[in-house]
This record gives sequence, structure tokens and C-alpha cells, in this order.
Amino acid sequence: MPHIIDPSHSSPNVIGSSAGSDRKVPAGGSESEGALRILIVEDDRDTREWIDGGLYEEGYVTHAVADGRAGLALAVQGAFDGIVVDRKLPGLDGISFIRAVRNADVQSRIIMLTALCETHQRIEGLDAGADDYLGKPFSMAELVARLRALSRRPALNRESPLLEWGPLVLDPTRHSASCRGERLELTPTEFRLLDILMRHAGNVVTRSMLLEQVWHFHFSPRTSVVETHMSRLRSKVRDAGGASFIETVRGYGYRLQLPTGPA
Amino acid sequence: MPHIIDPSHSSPNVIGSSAGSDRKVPAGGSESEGALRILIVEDDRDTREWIDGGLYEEGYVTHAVADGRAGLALAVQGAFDGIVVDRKLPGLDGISFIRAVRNADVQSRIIMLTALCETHQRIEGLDAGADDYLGKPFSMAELVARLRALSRRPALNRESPLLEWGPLVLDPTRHSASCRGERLELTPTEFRLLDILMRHAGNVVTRSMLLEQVWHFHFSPRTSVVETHMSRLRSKVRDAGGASFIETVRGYGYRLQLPTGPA
DNA sequence: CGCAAGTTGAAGGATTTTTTTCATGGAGTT
DNA sequence: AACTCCATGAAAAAAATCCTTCAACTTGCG
Repeated sequence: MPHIIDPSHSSPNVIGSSAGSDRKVPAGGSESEGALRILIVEDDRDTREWIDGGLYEEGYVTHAVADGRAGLALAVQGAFDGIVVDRKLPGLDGISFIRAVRNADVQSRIIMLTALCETHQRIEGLDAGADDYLGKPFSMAELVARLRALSRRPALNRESPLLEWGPLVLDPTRHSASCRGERLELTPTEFRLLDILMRHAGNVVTRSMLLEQVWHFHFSPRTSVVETHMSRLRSKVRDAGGASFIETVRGYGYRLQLPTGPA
Repeated sequence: MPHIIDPSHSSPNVIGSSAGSDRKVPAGGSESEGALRILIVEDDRDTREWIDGGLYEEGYVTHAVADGRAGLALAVQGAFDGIVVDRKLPGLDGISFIRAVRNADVQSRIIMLTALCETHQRIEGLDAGADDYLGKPFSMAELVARLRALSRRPALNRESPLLEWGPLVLDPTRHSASCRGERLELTPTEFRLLDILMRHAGNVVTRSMLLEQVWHFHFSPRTSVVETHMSRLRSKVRDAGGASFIETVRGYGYRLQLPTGPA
């Protein structure tokens, strides 16, 4: 799905420090099953309101704040099911925020939002206790999908969310991947490649995106790094599983595609 | 095929004159223009080619120039959907560029690239008529997201996920097309041809338009590239669906036409 | 500190796919 | 009929991609 940031979904009152925006569930639901409570900590107003509105439409009960400290207070006493927090925040940094929340023994599932060129930070975030991360810009669909994935796990089980695609399984927090249960011994670069492919499974990931997200290139080098590593990744996956899932889309990039993949 | 920028295509002298820019879309005035056309005005070669290549991979039709004046000429007569312009340009400054473009009553969405973190310049840019700005370094994903966001802001100029015409379905983001559910294995060029035809479904697409949007030719070469590719595209569609939807309008170009006519 | 093991990206040739050219014959027009 | 425009297949040309090798570099460890 296209990464669209549409600021048009605006929600009424979103607050700075003390208060917040509470939303009700559109359709009624029981305490146990229905309304999942999500805390949003994001300083950029447009983005915050976009997330807020989007999750509201998905049936979540949201609470959005712009400030890290305010968010922390809420997180600790709010019994939220999930927390969406920007890495870069004024006052209290996103990573410090996460660390603080975990120190307070809060079990909420946390998704960290990071700019695309902050791979390093992502790992830091996961180490700090985030359950997953999402690179900006992202689509509402992606966020909802990751939230669902997280909430599917048992409440107290802080098991990391797995990315799965057919026989491929990748664990972002453990930096491990497997195919048909067989462990893939991937180098960091290969891991990142597979990670990106899997997060966009079924869709084309352009060479530019890969160069950008893995190599931080903001120009087009005339090298063939992508091809080289893709080749290595492919052969490892092939050795483990047999089929070649990584399809090349000539002129554009690559795509993870199951032989009998969905339309 | 990260398309190369041939200076002869982007230099000013090609512009003002007759140049193959007879963009006469046959009546109907349907707002559904072809693929979104983006003008890139950026002097740094690496950056320019990076943006150019990246947007190409995303399916945009791009025109890239290094010079502000050349860009201005293009912007004024080019009917671009979006313009990406660097703030710092040799010759004609980015802000002056924007001002000039707006003075010429051009409605294209403009995104200004600013290397400086100086808010001052950004505001100046927005005042001059830019719709948005992006600070360097930025990620391709961000640029694409902003472009998408902008292109849907005004009218219904939104880029719909799927293009459909009778049994033909084309998914721009996945670079895939199908006929009667059967997947069409198209090369990049064929894909672009079909894309343009479908966006103008029912209307004649002139050879000039095709040469310009697919090949970046601003003049009419004597080759028969168009015919050749159209032929191949036709046969592929025929193999998949049976009927031949691509009608040739002798002396003008081609048109996508259902045997039973459009609704 | 120096070695061993592992990782990375450049280089470059092989391979595959795509694009273009070109020649020919057909179709439509005047 | 003469002419122009178009369709098409074959073959040449040009890209794009694959994949292996190699030297530089990093890291962990004795």
C-alpha cells in the first residue's frame, strides 16, 4: 500500500502536556474483547492527528499526546494495550521514553516510529524494549497491521512479533530468520534486506528504497551492491528452503513472492 | 533502466519551439491525465539522477533539468502535476523560480528542497508559492509520500490504486497488469504504454504523447519504436484475453476501445 | 598486538532480458 | 495505381542483472 500521509483525518482536541484526546469506540464492545487502548506519543501535530484519526476509525480507543513526559505519566498509569511513540521527541527522547516505561514494569506493546535513515536507532529502540518499529513514512494499513500482530500475542508474553511470509519467518528483535524452520545464517546486511522485503511482502521494493534504507545512499551509486547482496541472500534462502521467493522486477526492484502467492 | 537524462532533451532550446509537445488530448476533457508528470529542477547531478530514478521506479513520468531557467520554461508550458525544485540553483534561484512559476499562473504542486536548516528560507519558499518543502537529506519514501499527499489535496486527482478498463486491470504500485484475471508479463516499456493507454481509456493517445512520456523525446524521431512495442503489447493482451482492445487511429495514435464500447 | 574468521563492496565477465533497428508485406487513402 | 502509414518478425544492440572472486576492513580473542 502506498505510503500516504494524509493530514485530512483530523481529530478534535489533541493535547500538549496534561490532558489528552480520548476517543470512544464506534461500535460497542466488551472490556475483554473489543476496545483496545492505544497511547500515541508524537510531537508532530499532523502526524499525531493522522494516527489518532486512523486508529479511531479502526475501532481503537486512543489517547494522543505530544510530549514525552506527559506520555510517560500516562503510560505508567494508563493500562494501555499499545503505545505508538515517535523516536524523536522534544523533552524526553523516544528511546529514553521506552526505557523508562519498561523500567516502570509496564507491559504494553510498544511500536516505535523512526525516520527511514535511522536504522541504528531502531536496534537501540528494540533493545530498549520496543516490540516493533515502523519506518516513516508509513501507511495506516501498516500501522494497524503491526498493532494487530502485536495484540495477537498473549498479554504478558513479551515475545517479539514475528514477520512471516510463507515458510519464511523473521524475528526483528532477535536478528534471526528461518526458512521452513531451518535457521538462516544471515549477515547484518542480508538480514536488513530480508527484513525490508518481508515488511513489504508482495509489493515491489525499489532499488532506491533499498539503497536508502540499507546503505543510506541518497544518490544513485553505479555499483551493484544491491545485486551482490541479494544474490547472497537468495542463495541462502534457496539452500534452506528450496524455492526462490525473491523475485526480481526488472527495472524497478525486488519483490517477495510466493510461488502460489496471492494476487 | 534508470533513464538517462539526455541534455538535448532538457535544454531550453528544445522547449519554446514547436517541439513535439502537441498535447492535444482529444475531447472529453477527462481530468484523468496520464501518469503523473513531475518536473525536477536540481543542479547537483547525483541528486538529480537519484530523484529522477527513484520517481521513475515509482511510476512517475519525469523530466529533469539542472538549470533554473530551463526549468522555468518547461514548468510554464509543460503541464506538470508536480515540481520538485532545489532552493539553491545556479542562474535562477529556487525561490525566484517558484515566484516566476506562480506568476505565470502555473498550478502545479511544488515541493522545494532545502539543504539549509534555516526555517527562514522555507517560509520564504512557502510564501513564494511552494506547497511543501523537504529538508535535505530526505528519503525517497518521504518525497513520494509528500507528492502523493499533494496530488490528492485539490481535486480528485488522486492516484487510484487500480486502473481498470473492461477486463484489463493494472496496478501501478505493483507494476503488474492482468487481463481477465490472467497475469500479463509486461516489460517496463510495455507496462508504461498500457498504463498511459488505460489512463486515457477511450481517448486517442497520440504518438507524440507516447514518445514524450515513455521515451522523453520532445521531437519526433523517425523510428518505429512505438509501433514495435505496441505490436508486442497487443499480442500479449491478445494472448491473455482474446480480443484486441488497442485500436489504432490512423494518422494520430492509439486508443483503448472495448469492442462493445465504454459505459 | 597480531591472528583468524567473518563481512563487505568493487570489479568484471557471463547471462538474461529488453529495446531498437531494419526489412518486408499489408492496409487504407487519394 | 501510387502513396503513405502501420504491423510484425527477426536480428542486432544495449541494458540490466547475476554471480563469483578478491582485497580491504572489522571484530573477537588469545
